[in-house]
Parts: sequence; structure tokens; C-alpha cells
Amino acid sequence: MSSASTTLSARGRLTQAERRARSRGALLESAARGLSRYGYGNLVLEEVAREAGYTRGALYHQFKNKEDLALAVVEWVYENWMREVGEPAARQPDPVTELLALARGHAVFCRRDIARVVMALRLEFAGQDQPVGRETERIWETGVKRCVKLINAGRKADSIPPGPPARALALALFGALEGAVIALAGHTPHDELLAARAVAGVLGIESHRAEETR
Amino acid sequence: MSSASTTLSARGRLTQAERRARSRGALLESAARGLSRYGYGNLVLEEVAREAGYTRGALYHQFKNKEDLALAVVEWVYENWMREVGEPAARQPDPVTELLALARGHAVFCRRDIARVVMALRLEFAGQDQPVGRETERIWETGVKRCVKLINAGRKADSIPPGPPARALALALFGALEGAVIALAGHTPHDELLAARAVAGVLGIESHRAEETR
DNA sequence: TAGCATACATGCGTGCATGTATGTAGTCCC
DNA sequence: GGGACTACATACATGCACGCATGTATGCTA
Repeated sequence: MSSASTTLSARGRLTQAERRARSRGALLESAARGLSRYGYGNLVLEEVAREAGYTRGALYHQFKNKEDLALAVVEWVYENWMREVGEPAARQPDPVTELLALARGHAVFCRRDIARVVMALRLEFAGQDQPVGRETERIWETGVKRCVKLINAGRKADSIPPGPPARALALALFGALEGAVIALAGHTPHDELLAARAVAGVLGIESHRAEETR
Repeated sequence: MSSASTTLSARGRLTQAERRARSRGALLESAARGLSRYGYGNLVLEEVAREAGYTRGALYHQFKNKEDLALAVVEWVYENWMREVGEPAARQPDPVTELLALARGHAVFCRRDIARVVMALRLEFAGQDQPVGRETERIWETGVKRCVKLINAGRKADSIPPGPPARALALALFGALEGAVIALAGHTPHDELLAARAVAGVLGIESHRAEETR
């Protein structure tokens, strides 16, 4: 529904590349919704294709197999997240406001029904050594590492109080954030504030910091 | 490993009821671990039985089918949770300390590898009308309702500040709590404090309230 | 201790989802 | 405008896990 904006070349007729890109986008989006709703194991490719307006033939033409599709979805979600949440937050002046911006941004990002993709896959593949699980874990770890740095910086600047190890804080932060946002699905606009509050709480900073809108 | 304490009758030989209870307990525990790790769809009954020291025959003798087993696990987890977390917390004197006790208690409860059963099943069956999903949703809703009451009480007593609707707060609270605890799996003892902090944050109360141990 | 009931094991049939092989329609390029 | 290529559909083969039916062992009752 959103990124079906594959610029079509002047005349109504589609070029091959456009055709390919359009169907690939539709399949990716459908698969993302499916993964978010049902997880990997319960995801039925027949349905993915149908909801995108194609058949499994198209899917297997664009992706090697189910695993390859899932990997592409994870990549796709990650890139969008970075563009819409990660990079804007990075422009904040100090660690605490950056962390709170991440929280708010993530809440808004997850208003689409993609919210649970990462959480679902992480849960499903935790503790197993499987490509999709590894990739999901990798991007999760990227986020955690980023938080660890921010927490350490914040503590140096005395804007985040001392306490448990930075890594534990970062894990709790992401966990609480994802959990809250998933539970609040559809509860616009409170999701944003409550996500920020959860993060502020984990960090142990004064709760009113979460209320500041920017 | 834990509740294998089916009192065996005086002599070494087991009575039928004891046999039954023992194997049922072992199967339930194994299934709970499995559900927590893999979710419902990926749960293979062959493995469940094997890890419990039986075969699928025993399983199908004790439970009608896979769904029945999952329902029994949900029930079993809920009862244990109420006994070990819900009831102790209810003995707290005021709403805020009760909510924080729930957070800490839940963190401790989830140190067993059962942590993710509810979250996993809720994710997997969200939006579908299926018995296991309904049951999981029901006990989740029980928890949310309890929180709503506590939040309203706390607001009347001025120990919780006004803000978003109580239901939104309760949802965020449980979501953040579960998410944080899952992410912190294995990070004893920080899990307890950070769970309390996440909850305190969502409630918008002063963060130092979360530090009080009881 | 004989005969029955209950706990559990083993083997088979079936359904469903993935992956592959083949067939058809829509583009590109000379 | 005709051949080559690409996007996609359809048809078929494979595998896995569930559920059930049947077989065996262990405990119960008289």
C-alpha cells in the first residue's frame, strides 16, 4: 500500500526492470506483514504471494527460497528503520535525547503493521544457528551496541545515573521498547509517549524527560 | 527438573496415579520449554516427548492433541504465575508497590526458561480466532485488567500522575515488562531492578521508587 | 496368581507446504 | 515484426509432522 511507487516510465507500459521492482516490492511488503503476524514457520508462501497479487511462481522467480525471502525482508525493514528512525535520532545533541528520540521514532515506525517482525523472528530463532536468526540477531545487536555507547556517554556526562552494566541496560531498553510498542499496537498517539517513558524508566532518568516533545 | 516431586508411595513401586502424574508433569514442563523456545507451530511433539523421556504415545495418551497440550501448558503456567507472582504482590499495601512487586516477581519467575511462553503464543496467534490464542489472550487480559484497576486506584491516591488512559498504560506496562524480561534472560540479578524501572517509567512515577527492594 | 485396566511404544496413513520443472504471456532489440 | 529473453502461472514431486490404530508392559483387584 505504501511503497508501490515504483516510478513508471512515462507511457503506461512498464519496463522489465519496473515490472520486476514493483512485484518485488509488493512481495516484500506482503512478506513483512506476514512475518510480523505469523512468524517464519507459520508463514505460508501461497498467502504471501496472493496478498501481493501474484502466485508462488512470481515469488520463486524473485527469491531463491523461503529463507532468502525472509532475509530480504529483514534487510528491507532494517534499511527503512535506519532511514526513518536511526538517522534522525542521530542528529540529536546529546545521548539522552537521542535515546528518547529512538524510542519515539520506533513507536511511530511500528504504527505500520511491520511492528513485530524483529521481535517475532528473534523469539522464533533464539538459540538456534540459522541464517535468518543470525541476521536478525545481527541487526538487533547493532542497535544494542549503539545504545551501549550512548549510555556510556550519558553516564560520563552525568545525564544518566550509574547502575547496572551498560549492556544490561541496553538490552532492557530495547526489550521494553519493543514490548511496549507491540502491546500498544493501534493505540495512537499514546504509543509515542509511553515508549519514551519505558526507555526513560530503564535508564533511571527523571520521568518528566520523556514528556518533552520535539 | 523442578516439579518432578510427585510424592511416590512409600515403597519404590509407583501407583498408577503417581505414574500418570509424574509423566504428565514431565511432558508439561518439556512442552512449556518447547513452546517458550520455538512457539506453537514449530513445536515438534516428537521432541517434546523425547526431552521428557517418553514417546509421542505417552503424549497422546495424556493429551487429546497438540492443541490440548498447549492449552494445558498455558493453564499450568498461569497457575504457577498466580501462586508465585500474583498472590504475593497482592499483599502489598498500595497500588504502586503492588505494581512494582509484580514487575520484580515476574522477572524472577521468568528466570526459568518458561519466560517467553505467553509472549510467544500471543505473538503467534494475535488476530486469529484459535483456542490457544483465545486462552492466552484471556489470561493476558486478566493481567491487564488488574493493572487498570491498580492504576486507577493509584491515580485516585495521587501516587500515579494523570496522563494517557489507564488501559493504554496497562498495556504498555505489561508489554515493556515482558519485553525487558525476555531481553534480559540470563542477566541475573539486574533483570529484577530493570523490570521495575521499566514499569515505573511507564507509570510516570519517580524512578527511584523502582530501586526500593522489599 | 489370574485376569483386567491403565500407561506407554510402535507403525501407518494423510494432509499440507515447500521447492522444482514446465508452459505461457508480456518486453526488448535489431 | 520476429526472435530472444524475462516475468509469471501451473503442475508435479518430496518431506515432514500430526493423529490414530494397534501392540506391549506395568500396576490393580480378587
